[in-house]
Amino acid sequence: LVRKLPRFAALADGDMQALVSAIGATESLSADEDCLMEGDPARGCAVVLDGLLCSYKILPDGKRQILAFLIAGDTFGLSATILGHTDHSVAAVIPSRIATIPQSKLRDLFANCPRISQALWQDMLVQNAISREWIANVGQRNAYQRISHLLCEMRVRFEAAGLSAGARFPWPITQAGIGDAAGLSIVHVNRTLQRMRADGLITLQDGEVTVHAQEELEDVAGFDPGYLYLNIQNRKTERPMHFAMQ
Amino acid sequence: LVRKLPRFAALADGDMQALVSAIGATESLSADEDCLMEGDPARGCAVVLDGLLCSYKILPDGKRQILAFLIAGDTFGLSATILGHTDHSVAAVIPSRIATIPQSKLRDLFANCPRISQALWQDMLVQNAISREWIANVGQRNAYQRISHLLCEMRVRFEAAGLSAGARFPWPITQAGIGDAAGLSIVHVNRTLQRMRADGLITLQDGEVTVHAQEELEDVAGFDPGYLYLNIQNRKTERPMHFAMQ
DNA sequence: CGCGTGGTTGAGTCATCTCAATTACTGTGG
DNA sequence: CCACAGTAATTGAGATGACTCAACCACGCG
Repeated sequence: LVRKLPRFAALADGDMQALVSAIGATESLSADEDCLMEGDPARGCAVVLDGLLCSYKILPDGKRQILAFLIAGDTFGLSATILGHTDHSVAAVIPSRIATIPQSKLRDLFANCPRISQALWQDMLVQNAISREWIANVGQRNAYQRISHLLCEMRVRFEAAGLSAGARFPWPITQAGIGDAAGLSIVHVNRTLQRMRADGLITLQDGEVTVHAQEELEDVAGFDPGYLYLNIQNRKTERPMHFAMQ
Repeated sequence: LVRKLPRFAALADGDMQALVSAIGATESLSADEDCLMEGDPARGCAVVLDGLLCSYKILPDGKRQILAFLIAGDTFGLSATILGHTDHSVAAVIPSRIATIPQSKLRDLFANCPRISQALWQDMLVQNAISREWIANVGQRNAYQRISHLLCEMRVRFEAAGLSAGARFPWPITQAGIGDAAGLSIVHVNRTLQRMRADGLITLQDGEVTVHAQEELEDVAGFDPGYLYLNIQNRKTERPMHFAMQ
């Protein structure tokens, strides 16, 4: 289980040991449980072991914007640790497990394990690239395209995480959740999904997505997976950049 | 001029020397000139000396989404350097000057100048926090609130950069630019700005914004400057975190 | 003088939202 | 075993925010 954490770097044995010893506790979260709240002081970071989390913001008028979905292998909390406090919350969408790394151990990791720190940084950078794509998604695309794009992204990410089976992947999210992620009302999400189903693009039931026409879906979404930087593992193995945050 | 680059860290003399020697060239950009294009390979990073730049994405259908505005002291290109290629473009909004740091020098900086590398990282982290806020902005707020929020953010950032004069600050952006940043059409931006003017909130002329009712503006925008992490300079000076990306 | 850019206006259309009600399902207590 | 409550999905209908198209105006510049 712990082996999937660092998707990016090829770790040496010593690194693995350090990583294992750095993990403070594995926490089990129930659905809808918050594990990090906006305004919290820095408290180390965490890695998702399994399940599905999301980061989000609540606006003063009560509206909620989901900022990202976190699946197995994703990390969070690093930014908050460095900047001093968190500007967003993180919650479990379904029962999930995370491995926490307390701040003190994090320092040790950064000091002694360049490959691990590198993996943490890169994971964060990729998440930032995803954030940028989301700005474009909610800013420029219509409902149909937004949801399509979201589905494309999740499909590719689940596939990269080895969690998809053919054209199907698990995405136990409610329509309200899709709305909060895409900046749409529940009703409109519902009607748009129906249209996508009628168009033979996808079906979504029991928390599982089935993509019937991947190419067409990516086409209407204007999806280009470049921003997910899936090729990093490879490049990384070939040429272990020394420069990194050390 | 070069002194304003690292807004975060208090630099030692040695650091300053290293920084100066690391700077490859200062480039002058004319309005609308691109200095980084989506898909470009890694090429080091740069610091804005003066002027105004923006990062953006062009969608397949030709629409443009502005992802961020970059003012004096902001950096860009670090993420691309580490991830291998860029997922967005950067262009000058008005004639501007930037100082570039080639990739090789960047490595030296990371290896030898922890405070400088720390400043670079933090600048990037704050920009990512801004990205998250923008997702919420375009996702959940209406036109009036979006533009208000954008104005609040730019006001605070210009003020923090020492570039504002009282209630006025320079923001030489076209209404089309505001539209591309807020995910709105030009016409709607125009009408919304007129309404804001009529409501006595702001005026915008000759590339200068005047805020007539700051409190009310921040109120309608639901603006909370926490995500800009303006307090970092101070905290930094008090307690120079050792753990950092070293 | 004429052109190009940026700002402004009018009018009609469409996407999306809100309100409100219905259905299906699941877990719980009696 | 059934009634009930709560959540999620669905549907209808009306309202409106935002868009598009198409002008027109003002200004600066060659």
